[in-house]
Amino acid sequence: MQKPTDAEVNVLHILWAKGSSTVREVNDALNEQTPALRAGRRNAGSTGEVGYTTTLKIMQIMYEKGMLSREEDGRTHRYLALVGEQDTKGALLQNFMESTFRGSALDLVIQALGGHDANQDELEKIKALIAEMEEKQKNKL
Amino acid sequence: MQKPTDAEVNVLHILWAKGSSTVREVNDALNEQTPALRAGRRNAGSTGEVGYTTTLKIMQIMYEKGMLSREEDGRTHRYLALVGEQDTKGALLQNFMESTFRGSALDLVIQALGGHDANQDELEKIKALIAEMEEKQKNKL
DNA sequence: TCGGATCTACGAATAATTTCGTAGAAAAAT
DNA sequence: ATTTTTCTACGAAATTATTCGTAGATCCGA
Repeated sequence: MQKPTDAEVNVLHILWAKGSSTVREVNDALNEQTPALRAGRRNAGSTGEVGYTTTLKIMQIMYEKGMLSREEDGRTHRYLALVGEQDTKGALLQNFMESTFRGSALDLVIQALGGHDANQDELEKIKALIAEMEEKQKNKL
Repeated sequence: MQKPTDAEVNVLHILWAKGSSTVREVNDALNEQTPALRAGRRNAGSTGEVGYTTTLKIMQIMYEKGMLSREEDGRTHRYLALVGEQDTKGALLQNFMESTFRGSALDLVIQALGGHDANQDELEKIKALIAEMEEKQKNKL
């Protein structure tokens, strides 16, 4: 799996959430997001908005890479993510875990839970997940 | 906190593990690592090793940024990480979680545990962590 | 002492990614 | 019918990160 860049991940999130979309729709969605999510961009001095042709270009590149499909819809194109949400996030996580936590999922989880004051609801869900995994382990033996 | 780049994180890992080190020591350590950890580098056509002056340059930049301190030791310099391991990993994680999981620690943990076939030992440790967090919650009420 | 090895410093080459300007076609609005 | 808006396509500028070459100083061994 070809690892998407930051700008590409932003586009993918939109497409995963909204399904098939035009460049205009994706660009609008990007600009509706909180500025925090748009941060890290390289046009320090500007309106703070992502330009339309910027989004267009990113999506064209993604299309060329085979990350998106597209179909003509009148004069415009509708794009669709060809890479799965789980797969992609998993690959990105793997990559991040490797470089930042030297591959230790445990360290990462500890950091993720520890640094952030999880609420009870979250903890319950994680407990359920662990129970499920233990079940799976047992069945495997 | 200023977010370290990939190359910088690699250097930090060495310094966190070995403490105060010279450029030579860091460079050697980088080249002893499995190629996988060195991956993502941009010199496709080369020996596969990180050049000495490359490491030097990175560390000089980190020093200028205030990420490392250094002291003269004869003709060479000994560098020391000024940024903490937990803090830095936490910040990187925060950043990654935001961009890839839209801020959901739960989703991230699920993906981390789910995608990787945790062993019983790991699960136990996580369970202990969760118990600990619940304890903390209770005491807070 | 001479020559090679090793260090720092520095600047520029190389790369990867993102942003933007411009052009031309088609559609919509006036 | 003319103007304005909205598309795509494309290429190049800008930005950031990484790699490398070279120069000058110092050390160390033969």
